[in-house]
Amino acid sequence: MAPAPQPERWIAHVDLDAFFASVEQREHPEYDGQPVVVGAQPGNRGVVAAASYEAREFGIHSAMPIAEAYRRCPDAVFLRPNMEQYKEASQRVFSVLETITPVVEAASIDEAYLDVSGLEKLLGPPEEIGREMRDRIFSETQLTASVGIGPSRLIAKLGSESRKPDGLCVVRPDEVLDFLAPMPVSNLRGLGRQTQKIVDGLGIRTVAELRAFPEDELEQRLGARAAASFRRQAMGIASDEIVPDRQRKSISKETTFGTDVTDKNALRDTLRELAAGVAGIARRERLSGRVVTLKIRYEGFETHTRQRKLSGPTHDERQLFQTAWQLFEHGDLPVKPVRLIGVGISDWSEDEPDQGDLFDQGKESEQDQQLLETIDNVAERFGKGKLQIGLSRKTPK
DNA sequence: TCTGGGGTCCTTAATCTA
DNA sequence: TCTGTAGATTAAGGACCC
Repeated sequence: MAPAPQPERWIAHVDLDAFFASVEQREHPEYDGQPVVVGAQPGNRGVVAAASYEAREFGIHSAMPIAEAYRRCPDAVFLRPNMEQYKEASQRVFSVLETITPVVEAASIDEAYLDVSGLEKLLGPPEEIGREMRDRIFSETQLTASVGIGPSRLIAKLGSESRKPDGLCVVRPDEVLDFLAPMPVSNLRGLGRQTQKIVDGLGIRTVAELRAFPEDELEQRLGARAAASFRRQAMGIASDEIVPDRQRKSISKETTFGTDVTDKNALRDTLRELAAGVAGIARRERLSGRVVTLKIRYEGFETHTRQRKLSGPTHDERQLFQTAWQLFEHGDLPVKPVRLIGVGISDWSEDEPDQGDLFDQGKESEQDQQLLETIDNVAERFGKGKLQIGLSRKTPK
């Protein structure tokens, strides 16, 4: 018997145009029509987080070193990111999208996937659904978005990318192969700089060329898994699953110093602040993790991570800090100037946290602070975490 | 040109355990 | 009891994405 016909799937990808820069232009009409670059301040270390379309005309794009952006357009408006404002704008856009369908998956602060299958009866063909989304977003937030609609996440995403900015693209199932064929292979998900070098070497430039390339040789060069993934994508086979309320898997904070740091006290203080930030988010989101990760970057971008699995879950900043500091001290890391330091927590648990709830969640008391210093000093001398846990447990709330 | 910050996922190697 | 081994877990690093 022939399989039952599957109902047509329609996935939409919504991408806000030059999001951070657009929010800044909306909030500051004086920047309208001007090149706006959000990111690090010129003269400091850092990169471009977002560039307005006016700035892009100078060849400025996200991830470009800020020094290079400044060279290309010294007259641009250079702004530090105002994440609170962007989060607020993002929430408003997501609220608008949820009036269209509840099946909305946030892919990032400025991107969402929606399952719009079955909305035709309500809103009309996909073109109408896309137009409705863009109109509602603009009238509610004065921000423009590009929308792609197709039978899978990949096609929807490539659709929105192909019509940026302020555009709409609908790709029907029978158009997928032709739509993909002329695209550069770098458009496929998971194909970045390193893989690009390999496929360049194989003479593969477009999706059509990848499709025609011998399967076994591709597998040999890229590994079975990656080769299979790229081949599937090239054939238009991709996920159409939308997962609303996707849970995050880790929380981390890191910072790059203005100049590389050798002073241990400075590193300790920074790590303590970062741990407090991570723990604060974890507590707010009611998450407790068992794996603590320390990240260190030295000059020359040499990066190392060290992890430790705790005996029980925590969201306590002291345990987080102490574990990370022990990893720094006893993790067999190079001793040289540090460019970046970071800390993270992951591997959530349903269990009660090991000790965090025994402490007040606000500021530490004078006594607590002294006790902690003692714990730190002892831990530093003896290098193990056992004592710290014993003492922490006895600390009254 | 000289590379932020916050994530996810994959690969590989070492170690643990049944 | 010893040994070999397969599979799970842990840890580190890298690629990639926005």
